[in-house]
Parts: sequence; C-alpha cells; structure tokens
Amino acid sequence: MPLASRPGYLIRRLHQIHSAIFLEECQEFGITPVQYGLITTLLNNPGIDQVTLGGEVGIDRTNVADVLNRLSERGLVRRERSQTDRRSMVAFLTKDGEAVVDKMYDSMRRAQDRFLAPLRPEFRAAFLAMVTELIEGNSKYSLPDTAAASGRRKSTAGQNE
Amino acid sequence: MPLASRPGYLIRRLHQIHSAIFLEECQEFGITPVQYGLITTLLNNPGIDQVTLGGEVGIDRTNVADVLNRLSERGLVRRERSQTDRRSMVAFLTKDGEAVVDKMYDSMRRAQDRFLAPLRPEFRAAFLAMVTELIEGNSKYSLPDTAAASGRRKSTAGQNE
DNA sequence: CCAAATTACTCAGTATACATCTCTTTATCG
DNA sequence: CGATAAAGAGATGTATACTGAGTAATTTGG
Repeated sequence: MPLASRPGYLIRRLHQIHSAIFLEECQEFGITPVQYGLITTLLNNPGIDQVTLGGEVGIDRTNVADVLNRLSERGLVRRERSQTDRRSMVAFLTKDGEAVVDKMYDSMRRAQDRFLAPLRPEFRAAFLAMVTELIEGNSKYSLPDTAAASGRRKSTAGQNE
Repeated sequence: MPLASRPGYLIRRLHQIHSAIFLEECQEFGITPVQYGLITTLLNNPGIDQVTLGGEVGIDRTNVADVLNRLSERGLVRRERSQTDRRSMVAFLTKDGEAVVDKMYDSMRRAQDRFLAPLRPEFRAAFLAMVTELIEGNSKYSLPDTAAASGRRKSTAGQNE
C-alpha cells in the first residue's frame, strides 16, 4: 500500500505543514502552535489547574508542565499553588502574556487562511466537520491518560472570545 | 476564536489520535508510525540514501538518521557507505526487517480502519482527497530543508512564489 | 479517624521533528 | 590541477508528546 494513500501518513504531513506555516507567520512572537493553544485557553480560564488545562488543549499532563515552564521562563505565564488544593498548580497569563495573545491574533488568522487556501472555499467547512467527526468518534484514544479513563467528552469548552 | 474550530488544533488532535490507534494496534511489534513508513519505503527502495529516503517519507534528514539508528540497533535495518558517493549512507532492510513489514500489514490495516470508522464510508475517499489537496497545495512548506527542491525559502525572509 | 486509594505533580527516559554548526567528501571552475 | 563551492552527514540544542516511577496532598472507606 503506497505511502501517499495511507491516512496516517497524510495526517502526519498535514500536521507538519500546518506547524511550518504557523511558525512562519508567527515567528516574530516565537510562539509555537501548542503554546498558542495554551495561552489562549489561559486567557479564557485564568487560574486553571494543569490537568484541566491539558484536557482543554489536548496535551498530556507532563507536556503541560514542560510547555508552561518555557512560557513562564519567558514571563508570559505565572504559576502558583492552588489555595483550595495544595496538590494543584494553577496558571495565569501575565500582562506580557495577554499582550502576546492579543498581538498574535492576525498572524494566527493568516496562518489558518494560508493552510486552508488550497481547498475550494465551499469545501472548507465540510473538511473541518469531517475532521471533527473523526476526533469525536475516536475520542477515547485522544488522550491516553486524561480522557481515556471514562470515555466521555468534557463539556467545559464553552467560553471563548 | 474557539480552540475547537481552529484548523491547527483539529489537525494536531487528529494526528495524536492516529498515532495512539496505530501504536495500540501495532504494539506487539514496537514500531511507530514513522518507523513503519520508513521500513516500507526501504522495502520498495533498497539501497536508497538518507536524503532521498527523508524526502519519500516526509521527514527531516536529521530525523532520518535518528530513526535509522533505532531501527538498526534492533537489527531491522543495515546501513553502509555508498560505493558511488562516499558522503552518502545507503540503507537496506535485513531479513528481520522484511519479516516485520510482512507481519505488520494486517495490524496497520486495522489501525486505518479504526481511524476512519467514524466517517461514513462514502465520505472517506473525499476526506483523504481533501487532505491530499491541502498537502499538495501547501507542498512548499512541507519539508523546510529537503523538499526545498522546488523553491527554497527560510533563510532569506518570507517570500511567496 | 486513620489507612488506603486517588489525584496532581515532578522527574527520567524514549521518540519524533527541526534548526544550525561543523566536518568530510565530492564536484566544479579558472 | 588546485582552490573552492556544494552536498551529505554528525553533533548539539529546542520543542512536542507520551510512559512509567515516585512524591505529596486529598478523599474515601472501614
């Protein structure tokens, strides 16, 4: 079976391509796609704990800590122990962090537009709908530790700008 | 803009999910999706050099060396200097490597089926066609160094061709 | 109310992915 | 034919992504 017809190969390449475009459009900010997902989620959910944050953004709890470390070294994020549960670390955007989210918006949109450009406009929504269907239909495999346990989706994802 | 409607987020999640399913179906072999792409390409192109191999499989040349190292430590791949160009390393599957490719086929197909299962059968081909279109339409961003064959960018600021 | 299970996190290790710098080998040009 | 440009590969560093082990805090059960 040729590589070019294997779903896994195609998805991996597509992911590579999106990362490259995003990084290029946003290079002045030095923010990666994952970091961007994290800081925008923090903007809408200040003081969220790391496990919940990972669930929202779709990354492993260990990885959340890594990414937060890099962001807090750059002064974009501040972390402290939770008052209510001293096992938890809760995270906030700093003023600098909020400014970066704000300033990056246009670049992020340009990256999206470039990424989807090869698809005829009337197909773009259908494409994203199919991707969403694949994600939801396979949701039990999406997050090995966090979400797999119960197999249900989280419903906290409401708020955004 | 909500995370769940950003193309980049969706593609990243889809890639995560595929990896998880593939790893689960193929766990008895201990072969990752990238490793599988590499050994199947080697099966069809014995004695290929590392740069060409990276271009075929869609991975960076540094990464090709890493992956080949792990595969040759396990005795699945053999490498030697090219006779015609002593700068190049050429790679071959060993007998063990060929056996693994052969034995993995069914598991790989099961992973594909599970991955695509949430999509109605009549939409699957259309979905893969759209992914292919996005990859080909954005091909200049797919492989920063290698595939720059058709027009390099990067070092000389952003331009569009 | 204390022991046990659970939860949140950290740390170490593996794998992918890419950039950049350096070194060797090959190719080319004057 | 020798200087040099170009190409292949290695080493190093960063970032993502996950597993498994271990620690500390909290919840739960007997």
